Amino acid sequence: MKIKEEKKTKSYLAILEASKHLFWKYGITRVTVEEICEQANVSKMSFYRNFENKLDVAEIVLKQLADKGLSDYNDIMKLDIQFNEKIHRIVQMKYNNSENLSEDFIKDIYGAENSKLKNILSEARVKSSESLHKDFSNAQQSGEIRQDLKIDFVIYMINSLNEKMVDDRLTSMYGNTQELAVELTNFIFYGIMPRNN
Amino acid sequence: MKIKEEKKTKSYLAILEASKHLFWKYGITRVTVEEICEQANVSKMSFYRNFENKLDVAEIVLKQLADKGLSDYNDIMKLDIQFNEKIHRIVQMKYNNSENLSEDFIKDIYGAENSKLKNILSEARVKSSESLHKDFSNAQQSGEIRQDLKIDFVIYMINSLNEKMVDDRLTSMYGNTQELAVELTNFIFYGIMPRNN
DNA sequence: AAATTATGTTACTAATTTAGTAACATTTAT
DNA sequence: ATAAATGTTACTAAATTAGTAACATAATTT
Repeated sequence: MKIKEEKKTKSYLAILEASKHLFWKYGITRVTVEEICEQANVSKMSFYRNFENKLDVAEIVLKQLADKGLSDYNDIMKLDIQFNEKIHRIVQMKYNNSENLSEDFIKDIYGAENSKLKNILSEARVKSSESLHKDFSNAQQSGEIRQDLKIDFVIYMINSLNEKMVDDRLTSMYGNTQELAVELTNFIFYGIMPRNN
Repeated sequence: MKIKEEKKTKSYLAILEASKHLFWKYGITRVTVEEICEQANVSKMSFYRNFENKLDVAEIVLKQLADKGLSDYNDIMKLDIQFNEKIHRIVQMKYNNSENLSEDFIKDIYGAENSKLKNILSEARVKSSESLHKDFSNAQQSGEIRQDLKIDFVIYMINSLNEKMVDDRLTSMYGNTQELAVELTNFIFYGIMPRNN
């Protein structure tokens, strides 16, 4: 055997892929280990040889999704396009792309007593905040957003967007999550634009 | 107490409404009775006073959805518009309207050992077939579809559409159910149109 | 080809969840 | 005030799911 090489076996990857889809669609609690195995075409033993339990998988899946989300975000911000166009693309990416976090998934994470999942999510939020801070500072300097705006406030508002997405007081006001997402984004977006636009 | 009046109490209706939404989203097996009660803001006892069990509710919900589907269909066919326009509206109604049957719901019905659910669905199919037969005969007489077409064959094809929707051999070929729906419809639709169109 | 590694099968027990009910309390409508 | 509808609590039974051991087979590596 080699040194301590990454042992990403076929089963390992198949389980992650199947879990991602199932978690995305149904959240964590609704999905059973046997169901994941079935979907991944893998025996239950293979599951427990690769992972401790369902939460273990959920952590890894969540981590990967969070990383991908951040990476997608950075890719968009790197583009040489208008700031508002970037924002729109980011929103589109966040809520139309099934590679990201679904409502049920997020609800399960916030509802879980397990704190690891929450930590992964908040870490992702912190990293996301850093990028946001940088990008919004630049946008402010080039006059793309209001000069008298406190960046930290904007970041707080944007970061709380996800939490608002599962706030029943808000969701009950809209037919579906996407409507609410658009509404929230429009609020932040047009609320922070310079008046002369 | 009056004679044998319909006793559609608040709880009764709330449970049906909550069940419809949950079944639509997750299918039958994934949803628990307690979850339905929670969503309906009703105690578990109220559930069991109004219904025998989850399957009992599923039957009623399915019946209502099937009836509504047929009624919607008839409403469209009654309109004074072109035949192909009708077909398009029907497809749009079937797959864009969340009041109808979801993929997971149908899968659970077909997968269940309980035959009542299957019967409700096939009864709905029979009724639907009758309407279809009438409507397609008329369309054929007025030259809107090919003259040499055997109506029963068309009906068989259209009725098998729902089953095709859950055929893994087909679904795996498309990104989502709706894409497949469009493809199938286009096939039936343009396959039966007169050449001179 | 032999050895090693990954995976599958079966069959089982423990743990957890869910279903369903009884008895009594409270609310709502008539 | 009375009856009907609903809620609360607390419980047992039933069903599902989690997790493991022991052995079998398939696939890779050396």
